[in-house]
Formats: sequence, C-alpha cells, structure tokens
Amino acid sequence: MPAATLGKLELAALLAVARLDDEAYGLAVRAHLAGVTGRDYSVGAVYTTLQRLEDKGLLRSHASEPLPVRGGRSRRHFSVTAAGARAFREAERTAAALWAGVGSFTKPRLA
Amino acid sequence: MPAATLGKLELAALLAVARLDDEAYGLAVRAHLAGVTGRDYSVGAVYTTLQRLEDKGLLRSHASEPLPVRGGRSRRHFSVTAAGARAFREAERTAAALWAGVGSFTKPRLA
DNA sequence: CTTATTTGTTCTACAGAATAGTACTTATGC
DNA sequence: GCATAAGTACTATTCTGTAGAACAAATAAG
Repeated sequence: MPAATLGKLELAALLAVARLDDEAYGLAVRAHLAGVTGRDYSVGAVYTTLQRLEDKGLLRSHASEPLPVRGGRSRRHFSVTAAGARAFREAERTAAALWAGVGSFTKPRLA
Repeated sequence: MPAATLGKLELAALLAVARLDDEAYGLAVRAHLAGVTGRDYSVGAVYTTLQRLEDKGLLRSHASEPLPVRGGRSRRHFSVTAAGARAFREAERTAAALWAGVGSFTKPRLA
C-alpha cells in the first residue's frame, strides 16, 4: 500500500516534526502548529495525530532524559523516518499541483 | 462558527470548481481531480464532497439544459459563492504558512 | 516532608470527512 | 422499444479531526 494520503493535521504535524528537529516533542509541536495554522489544537488532537503517524511508520519516537527544571519530566521526541520523508515529498508534489495556476486566483469568479 | 477548516478533498474540489468555471459539473470535477492529484476518486466520493460544500454554502449549483448528444442529460453546474471564495483564500494563507520555509526541505533530517 | 505548580503524556469518545459501490434517471442511437 | 452513454443520488463504512479529562513526574514552597 502506498500509505494512502495524509490528512491535513497529519501533514501539518509531520512538517512540524521535521522542522523542529531536535525539539520535536508533543507540546512543542502543538505550539508550532498554533503559530503556523493560527489555531489552537487541543493537546489530545496533537498527540493522537502524532501517535497515528508513528503507527503508520512515518515517525518514530524515543523518550528523553528528564530535564533539571521545574516540571522537566521526560519528553517523547519524534523524528521523521525514511517513509515519512517520502510521504512528505509526495504531499509536497500534490500540494504544488493543486495550487499551481491558482496563484493569481485571489479573486475567483463568483456566480 | 468560523466555518471550521476544509477537508483536503473539499479544498481540492473547491479549487477544481473555481478553475473549471463554466465547465464545473460532477464528472468534469472528478476528471480534473484525477489530473491534479494523480489518483482516481470514485464517483460517489466526488458528489458527496460537492454536496457537502454546497450544504456549507461554499458552492451553489443549478441544472443546465440537456445537451443534444448521446447521454447528454442535464448537468448540475457548480459555482463558487462569496463564502467559498473567502474559505478559499483562507486555505491559501494557511497552506502558504504551512509550507513556508520548507521549500528547500526536500531532504529532511532522518533519525 | 507535604503540598502546590509546572511540564508533559495517555486515555476515551465522538463528530466529521473520505471514500466506495450501487442504483436510479434521462438522453440519444438503432 | 431496447441498448448504451452520461450524469446524479443514495447508502454505508472506515479513517481523520478534535476535545477534554485523567494521569505522571519533576522541582519549588512553606
């Protein structure tokens, strides 16, 4: 199976992990998503999505050592797998095709 | 309600209608989607989506006169409403923000 | 040391979107 | 009238989106 296509939040989360790189853990991803999409996803929404991506083999995770700061408990760090990178590029191609030609389409013809 | 965000197929269908303009009816949209996304959506998938968009007020439709060709029955033509155009632009902004900075990200760091 | 506070993650549920498949309708062509 | 083509509508099932509360672990406070 060609991994079917990613959902929108899934894709956004995948990109977030890729970008955050070493800092890619649950709450950080959530914060990043808030910045990028302009909306506030619930904690559950984010973790569920990350979990699904890992189940699909697009992400992998490992627990970090606790940090010596207040509330500094162990984090679950995510990273993109090879399959994840592929899915990512495919999504990129599709998105490009989708939006191609509509660049100057800021004023669609209304009925 | 801020119209919630559009699903991926919904967005693709909205764009298809906008582009096809006068030729935006069920099967044509379906064909366009196939070209753009590279995958074959079932007939049902397309109509269900278009219907949803109309229910949300992002599209409107009207029946055309039957064409004098074999099988040329009346088509249901769709067009983008003002609300649809707004949704469209908002999706465009979000997509831009999402992909911004990942342009040269064709080779994500793997774990 | 006992409690409060902070950061982080897991669990449980449900609504909505994606998607397929089949049936139904209306034209034309013989 | 009957076969065929082009379209659309209906029904059902799975997957994704999304929220909210519960749970865990670490340090700061008193």
